[in-house]
Amino acid sequence: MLKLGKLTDYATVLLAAMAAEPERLHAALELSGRTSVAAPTVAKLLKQLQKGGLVQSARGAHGGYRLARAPGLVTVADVIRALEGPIAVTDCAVHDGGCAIEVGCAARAPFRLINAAVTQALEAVTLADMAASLSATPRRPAEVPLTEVPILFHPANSRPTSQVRAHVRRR
Amino acid sequence: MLKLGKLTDYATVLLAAMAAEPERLHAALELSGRTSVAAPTVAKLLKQLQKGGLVQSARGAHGGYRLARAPGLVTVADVIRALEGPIAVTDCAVHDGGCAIEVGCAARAPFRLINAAVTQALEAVTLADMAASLSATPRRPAEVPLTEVPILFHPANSRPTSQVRAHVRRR
DNA sequence: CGTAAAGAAGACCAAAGCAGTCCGGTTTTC
DNA sequence: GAAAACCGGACTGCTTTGGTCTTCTTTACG
Repeated sequence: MLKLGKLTDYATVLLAAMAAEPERLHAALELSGRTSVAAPTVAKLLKQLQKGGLVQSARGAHGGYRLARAPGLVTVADVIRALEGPIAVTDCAVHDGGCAIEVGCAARAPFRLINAAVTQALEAVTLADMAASLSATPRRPAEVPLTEVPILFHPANSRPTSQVRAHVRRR
Repeated sequence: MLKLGKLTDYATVLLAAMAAEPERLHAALELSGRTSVAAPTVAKLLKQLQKGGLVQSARGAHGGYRLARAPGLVTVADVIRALEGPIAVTDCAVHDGGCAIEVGCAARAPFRLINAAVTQALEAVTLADMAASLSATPRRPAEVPLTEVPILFHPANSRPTSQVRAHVRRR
């Protein structure tokens, strides 16, 4: 499984929809209509995303939400962190202590490695990529042309978002 | 969080412990003692791992469990699959249909990409790596020397376990 | 200045998944 | 035949998650 929550999934869809028109204000209800996500859920999610600093809100009539940063600077990892907290494949991969085994645990170091790699993968995809894949020529899913994305893995550097980027090649 | 269950974590620890002596039979109770995982839980996990084909069992007195494959051929991804089913960051990343959005969903293709990358990372670490890191010179966690592991990302090839391997460099 | 359109905040609930335990049965060794 | 193991479940309590509802505040516009 290793699943992330549905809400996180929805949030990504919402943000991707917003990324198509980054400047405009998007009302929660309008986004609900465009994405088929239930209205109360959209409202809840956008509030959480605002708390997480990913979107800005404008209150009152003709209010709505807008991306706080350019689509290319918002990664999937950011979305997950805003909704589910820090990315941690296992508890011991992030915060020390609390584990009975801890010292001499064979799995600890490898899990940290894995956690870094997973984080890396999540930081490599931005809303801009999603917005682009939306307007691309529709194709059968199986041949969606995202291929051969070399990911440089560098656990020491935990925030390589801007330098190390996935190159999404489409033919 | 993107967390995997505690049981999966425990299972990895158990298997790593077994990987230290791959030939020997390990009784559930004995493994419990060595890993500080509660005995009934160990029993439950080993049963599931057997069903998943990761360990072989020998019944009767002096019975126990043994790795079904060489430690270098068992990856963390295998463990997760045995206990939690297929690796799927989101539902739509794996099985088609059932999603209201589906067609024209901006998040779908990128999530597949991410899912492949995550799988890749999980396939890159084997029990042998863990057993090695266990017997390595103990160091402060912060400077655990797992660094610079280039991961070749190739979604088309979903089972690159044996070719593409993480190079765990230690100084 | 009043009304309508929006977001803010949080309480609330139902359902599902997860962790953990326990039991009775079977197989093998000594 | 008794003890040491694994086998196959059932079962339960708990936490998390998804989703809805209500009430309040803010702003635009006629």
